[in-house]
Amino acid sequence: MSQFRLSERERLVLAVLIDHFIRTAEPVGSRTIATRYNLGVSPATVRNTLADLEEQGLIEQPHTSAGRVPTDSGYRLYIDKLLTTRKLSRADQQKIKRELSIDYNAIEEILEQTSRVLARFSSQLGVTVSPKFERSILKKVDLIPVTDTRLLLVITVKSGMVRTLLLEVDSVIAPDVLQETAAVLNEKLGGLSLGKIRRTIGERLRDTGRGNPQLLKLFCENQEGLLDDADDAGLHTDGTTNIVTQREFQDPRKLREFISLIEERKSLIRLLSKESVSEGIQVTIGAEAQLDAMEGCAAVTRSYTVGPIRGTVGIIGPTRMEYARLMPVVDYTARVLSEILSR
Amino acid sequence: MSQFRLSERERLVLAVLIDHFIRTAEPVGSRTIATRYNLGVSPATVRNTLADLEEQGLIEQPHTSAGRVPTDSGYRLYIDKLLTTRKLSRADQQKIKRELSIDYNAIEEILEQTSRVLARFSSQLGVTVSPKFERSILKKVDLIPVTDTRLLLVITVKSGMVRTLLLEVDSVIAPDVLQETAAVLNEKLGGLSLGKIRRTIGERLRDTGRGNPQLLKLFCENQEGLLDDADDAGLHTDGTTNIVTQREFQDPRKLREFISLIEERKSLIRLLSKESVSEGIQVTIGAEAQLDAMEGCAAVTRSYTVGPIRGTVGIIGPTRMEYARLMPVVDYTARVLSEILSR
DNA sequence: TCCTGGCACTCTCAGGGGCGGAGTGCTAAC
DNA sequence: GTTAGCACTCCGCCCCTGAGAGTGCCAGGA
Repeated sequence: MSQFRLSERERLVLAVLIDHFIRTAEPVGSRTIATRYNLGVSPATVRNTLADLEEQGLIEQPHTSAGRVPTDSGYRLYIDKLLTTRKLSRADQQKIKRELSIDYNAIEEILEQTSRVLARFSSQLGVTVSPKFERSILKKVDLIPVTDTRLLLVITVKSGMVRTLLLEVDSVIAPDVLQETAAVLNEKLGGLSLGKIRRTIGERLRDTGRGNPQLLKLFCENQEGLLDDADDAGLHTDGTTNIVTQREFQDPRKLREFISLIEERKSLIRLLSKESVSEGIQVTIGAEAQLDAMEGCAAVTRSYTVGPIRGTVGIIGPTRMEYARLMPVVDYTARVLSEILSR
Repeated sequence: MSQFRLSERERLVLAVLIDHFIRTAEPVGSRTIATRYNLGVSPATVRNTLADLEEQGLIEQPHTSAGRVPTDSGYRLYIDKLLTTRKLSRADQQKIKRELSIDYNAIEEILEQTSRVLARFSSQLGVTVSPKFERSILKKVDLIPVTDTRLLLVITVKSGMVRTLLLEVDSVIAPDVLQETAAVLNEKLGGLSLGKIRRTIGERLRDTGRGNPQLLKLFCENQEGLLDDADDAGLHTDGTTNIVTQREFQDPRKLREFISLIEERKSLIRLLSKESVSEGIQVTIGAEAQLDAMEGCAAVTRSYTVGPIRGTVGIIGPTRMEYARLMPVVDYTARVLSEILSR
């Protein structure tokens, strides 16, 4: 990753440049760096350093006779090596904790609130993704008649979370058959992870000899919808308004592209879920996301856990964002969320 | 409402002006009206007519020496009296029907898809609001244990729709007590409308003598959350990207305001639900919505029904939208939706 | 009385030229 | 290795101008 060999001065200049650029959004010139941050050297010296940094692809000029601006690699290096994050103040910690602790019933409501908090604290887009059920263990299923030909399937998993689904059947099913079918399902599938069930349901429900065959078949056929994490379910975003006003999104094409990313949900979920593989806080910069719409944008994410399963929270905004302040915010929020969800 | 006494020519000129403005988004001049739509009179005559219309507040000039632009009252009159809607072509009808008929399980998925279809067909914002449960009749409630201290409440109503809610209790409740409590609830509340239940639940559950008192109390206390239509649940929007690119939203302040309206949900739901009171297609123009964010915007809405209860579908965009084409689209979509949901 | 052609007037918008400011790269001296 | 100085480049802003669009009004004609 970091094949860069930078002198002490180069590191310092780069750090100062990015700090200043994050604050002002203006290309930064040698004079500014030299005088305002008293490095003890003259602008001319800084100019030489800047030329070196540019040669390494860490910064660039929007045009001759403008100052320099960080490139994606520049940000990458900055975040990996140069940045010192500011600790979150006690006051902010308490504020976040308090806002997340309002008593909600469903997990989705908590996540909704979490994305709101993230958006508010960061002035960026706040995002949360529900935990992936894939690895959670099936505790039991219930089948509840709704109308003659419609019934509600309730899937309960170990960590105490629930997913419900309406099923449509062709003919009336007697209550005792329904119960027996549920019993069969529980017997055959209980204790397995949803992922495993999804992959092996065909064999497992073959030749059960009991229960309603049509219903069991329906269950097999719809396994994806039933057990997979729904495509667009579970993504919560808040703070789109914060994005609209950012300088970086003045260009309507760019803005449109970004809003489209939010609205489409699918690729955004993929982007965020990918991150949840690893521990700790993650920053994805521009092209690293392999999404056109993320060009010029960065995502700061962290996974949270509910028992054995995990989801993701984070923020998305222009690459020019206050990492030093925001990384701790996301980090702390994810921790608090895990804590709340596991009680 | 329509206190206007317009001559035949005034009506004609206004209609032509609005038609043309909707297509071009440019202020319309007397010359354009007179020649391009061969009215058989000279531009000078049209100018006199325009002056009259302006005096009545139906049109206005952005600045001297620009053409005229319709005002909100102008649009109002146009929609109420002058507009002849184009019938929806068979092809479009089939297209809409086909896209809505994809087999979904939950009603929310159908509504999601509906807003997508509306957005696509209109190139505006497509919106749907779930049916208000207020007037629907409670069929039964089920209580399903999830963990020791958590249970799932399933509310089934007459039309075959379901609402679920997680409840948190302090202590373990035995299965038979749970069943008895559910029985009490069904006995006392079954057959009543959710609205009635919400208003009278206190008395109805007093001194039951059976069931778990804690649970019954919890039920009473949370009646709003349980039975009321959740504040932000049930609103689906699609096509925000369509909005971003519209001329009318070039101004970032305006755009921000509008996006904020979408994201906040609350006032948008209120706006849309208000419409569902009356039958048929509704157009709400600008200030009529009594929302700042709706300034310069219009909503075309229509209610759909699921048995006795109703929700709303529609589109929102700048006042300058193709009413003649879009009103039939919304109208037809609502009809098809009612049809689908009532089978 | 209504319609029309003509005309002076107003306002916007796009384009061009000029100028100041910011920042650079290079060179020569320390 | 560092610095001061200098020539150079490019952007953004302002001002001006001319073209174009559209109006209001007036006087003449059906």
